[in-house]
Amino acid sequence: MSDHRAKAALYDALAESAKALANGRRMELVDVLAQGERSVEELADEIQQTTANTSQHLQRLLRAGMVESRREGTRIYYSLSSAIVADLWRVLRRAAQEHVEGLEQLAADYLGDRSTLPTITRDDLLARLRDGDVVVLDVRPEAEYAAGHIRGAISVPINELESRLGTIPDGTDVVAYCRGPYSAFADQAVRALGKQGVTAARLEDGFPEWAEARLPIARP
Amino acid sequence: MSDHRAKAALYDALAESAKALANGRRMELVDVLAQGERSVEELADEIQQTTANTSQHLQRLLRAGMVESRREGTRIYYSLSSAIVADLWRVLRRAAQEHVEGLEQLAADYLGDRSTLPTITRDDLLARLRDGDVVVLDVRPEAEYAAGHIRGAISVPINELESRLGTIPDGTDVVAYCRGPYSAFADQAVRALGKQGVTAARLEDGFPEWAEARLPIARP
DNA sequence: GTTCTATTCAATGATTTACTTGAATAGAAC
DNA sequence: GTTCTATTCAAGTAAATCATTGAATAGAAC
Repeated sequence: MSDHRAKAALYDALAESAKALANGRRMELVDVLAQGERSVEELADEIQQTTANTSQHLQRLLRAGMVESRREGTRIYYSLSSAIVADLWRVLRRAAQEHVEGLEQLAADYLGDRSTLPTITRDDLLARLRDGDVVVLDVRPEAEYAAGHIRGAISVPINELESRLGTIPDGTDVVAYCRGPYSAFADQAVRALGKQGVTAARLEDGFPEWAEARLPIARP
Repeated sequence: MSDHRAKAALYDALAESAKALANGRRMELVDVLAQGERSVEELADEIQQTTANTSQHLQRLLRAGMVESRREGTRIYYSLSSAIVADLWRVLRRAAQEHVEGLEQLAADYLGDRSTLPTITRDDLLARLRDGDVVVLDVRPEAEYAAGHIRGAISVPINELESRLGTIPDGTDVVAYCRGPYSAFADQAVRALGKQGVTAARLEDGFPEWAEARLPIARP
């Protein structure tokens, strides 16, 4: 093989990692899988696509080594194959945030105006957890809480929030978190809590980032 | 805009960063640009493509915000727009290394068998630089050395190595480095030096990684 | 065995991408 | 002004990608 053909082949292979994530639907899949394993049907529902299409995207990720699968009876569960994939997703997100123009507007279209939404950093939340003067709500679906959550957080899936508003004691400060900076659950929760007069803030990113930073978590 | 359409649009935009790098030629471009700015013609020569094609790839990177350009007379120089892009390239490389199957073989096809090639880590080189018992050769093209290099390294572009073999004092240990783990210059240098009986090793990665780790460098 | 369910496979068409070619442009040198 | 050079633009083609559809498969329940 000639030298420049060999070089091209090598860099083509390196580009495969990027190609695997070079699609909006697969980005969504990785975002969800960063919370824990999921079946094809659940994932299809998350990204609002047919199972056939979702299956094909998953197989693309599988071929690139980004995810693994295991069969359990009739279901097949997919999960990220390593922490590097979550890293990659994080760095891509940061690059897009920095460099893709129009991203902020698109984020606002989906998530609403965040400028008025109280936000708290990981470090601040950590300090307040140590002081014990804050209630932390994990507003992701229950299965994701079960797969791992911020230590001390309680599970209040976003669609149960309304019915459980009463259980939040008066006068406590609340912090809500979900999957990550582009996930809408925590935003919804903070807005809903705010309307009820509860002092609430959104953790600026989600559980995967908290875990990656080696802050205190609880896992099964 | 309906909720799931807005979500899809947001994640499509996030995927743009990945798409920008989802091509072997653009990966090569980023690898070269991580060493410093270059004109279109130089870049075209590096990646063995026509200038028209190279220009188009560069404009794809430009649209994604990954690179910047400036005009100087009749030439246009491109450069990475931020350290995040170099980060992204690094993480992508690591993901590919971990997960893309067949990559090792392709690397061997291009770079030759590295298993017999003495290699040294950044930390080891740092220690030896402090002890002062090693000669460090920057075997990249001179312009890249000029744009920044490991402090204490001397510039010996790979195509001048042969003619300058004599200037290396007997009995000294040599470490050669170049652009990064998938760049061939340092390998060539170490092999050539080895044949001449010089004790030589390849730094496991290149100047950008050394600089990113905040190890001692010299810049103009 | 049949039926049911979750997933994959295979074929199709619309869209995007990559490279090529040759023409257009912008600045420098004359 | 003309000529030269580096780059971009525009048009065309082959290939890859993506969503859709309906059929095939693999295991569970009966």
